[in-house]
Amino acid sequence: MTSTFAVLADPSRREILDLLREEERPVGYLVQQLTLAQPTISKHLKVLREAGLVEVRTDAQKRWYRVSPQPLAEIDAWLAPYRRMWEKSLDALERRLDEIEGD
Amino acid sequence: MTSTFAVLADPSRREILDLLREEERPVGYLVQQLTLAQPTISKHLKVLREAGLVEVRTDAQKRWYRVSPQPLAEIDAWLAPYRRMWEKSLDALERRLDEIEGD
DNA sequence: CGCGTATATTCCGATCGAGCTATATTGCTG
DNA sequence: CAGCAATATAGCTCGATCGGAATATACGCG
Repeated sequence: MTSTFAVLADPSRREILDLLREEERPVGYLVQQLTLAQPTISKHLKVLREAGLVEVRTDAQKRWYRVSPQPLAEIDAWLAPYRRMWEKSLDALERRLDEIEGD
Repeated sequence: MTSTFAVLADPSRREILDLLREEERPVGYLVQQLTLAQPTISKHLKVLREAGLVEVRTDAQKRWYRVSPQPLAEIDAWLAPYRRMWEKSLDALERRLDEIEGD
């Protein structure tokens, strides 16, 4: 799990994940969207693969990548015990809004 | 937000946050619990401070640190659009369990 | 004010990681 | 099989960062 945070620490990798969020995409699509050289993107994809954050499907020369969300779920679980710290204030905010609406 | 992930990428810093989760603590307490040298811990605390993940209260020579959760809430928000990806399968698991219970 | 305690800052050495260019691999097509 | 397309790997450089040792700062007390 240590490594999941490290992998997500890089903005290019988060951008790749965002580009894969809706549907699977071939590498060439990512090369188009990002301003990084193709080998750089392939390296990021390798890191994401080894972290279990993406999976690949081979189709002739193309490799279709898609998000594999389990490590994200682990991050979510790590956050869980902290969540009440900000939900408390969110709840307060909601109550305030409810009050205003109730007027 | 980019930096929040980078800050959390370090296991020592996550451990510090975990130690502060329940209640505020002075630096000496962290030095006791962790196996890092005091200056190293002070340096991590500086990084956490500058990322807005902790706040300090001065009390004579002691500095009491506590978690400041807002950056964690931003991480949580970044995760949000991915959340359905694993909640879907969790839901499926729950339905399976409900079926079994229903027998 | 001098000393002890508590914490921060500075200055290393070593390692890691992101990006690039050049090259290798794999698969299709004529 | 030659050649092109799509992607991966290798080798390199530069800058960032972790950790520690030494030192500085801040505060209270006698």
